[in-house]
Amino acid sequence: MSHQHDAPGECKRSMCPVACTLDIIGDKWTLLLVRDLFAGKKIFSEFQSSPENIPTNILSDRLKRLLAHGIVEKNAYQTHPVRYEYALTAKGKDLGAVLNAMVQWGERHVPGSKALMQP
Amino acid sequence: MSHQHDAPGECKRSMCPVACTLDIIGDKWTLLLVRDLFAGKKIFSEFQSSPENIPTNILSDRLKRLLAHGIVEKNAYQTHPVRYEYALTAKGKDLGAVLNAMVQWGERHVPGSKALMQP
DNA sequence: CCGGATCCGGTCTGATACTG
DNA sequence: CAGTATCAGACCGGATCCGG
Repeated sequence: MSHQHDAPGECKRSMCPVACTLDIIGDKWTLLLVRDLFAGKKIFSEFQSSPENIPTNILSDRLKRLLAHGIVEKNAYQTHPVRYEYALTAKGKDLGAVLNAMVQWGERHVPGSKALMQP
Repeated sequence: MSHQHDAPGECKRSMCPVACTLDIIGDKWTLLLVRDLFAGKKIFSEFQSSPENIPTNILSDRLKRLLAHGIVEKNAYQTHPVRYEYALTAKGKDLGAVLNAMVQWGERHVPGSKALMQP
């Protein structure tokens, strides 16, 4: 799908850590996947079944991107046909702090949102 | 520009606080503006002069969106012609935690990013 | 079925030009 | 200076199709 190679380990827009981070996770779906991974989801269909209804092509693309950035890793849990499960790396788990900050902000400032996480 | 009314105070995709928060700040530019506001920038041209080179139409749009969500407020610092300066509300200042988490993640995991903030 | 890949219309982005 | 206008091209998201 996307042809940008987000060379993992490089800042695209500036040296600012905020900009660098946003270049990697600054979109509507990526952190939702990280949230799901923290919640124990592992496989494609589990991500797909989240209430936000991510389209399959976007899901596929975001998983690849997270892989390329070393935020998740995948391993086959079954051969023939091959099936993969995804898990957060240490780098990915460190995003828990960002997620927590968002949870707190959302719970405080967006009416009608309720706690769902325990990273 | 955009015709979506992001009804401020409502979740669009799900009840999850992460999704709610991402619906508001989940794009490449919004949090960069919040960062600039924390750094003391107040007016249009100051935001424009940040190293990421935000296009003027996007800048204009994001400021409106932040205004609509009560994250920033503007007041005229000059009449004739009217000029506005922007400032974070309490709700906006609460995003500092998200920003800090991103700074820490970026500094730790993205080579070549250096601290620039002190919210 | 499950995990995608492909196709396609519509929306949004971003470079630039322009206006008060 | 603080935006608005324009426009091509990138990207999103829905639907559909396909290999195992």
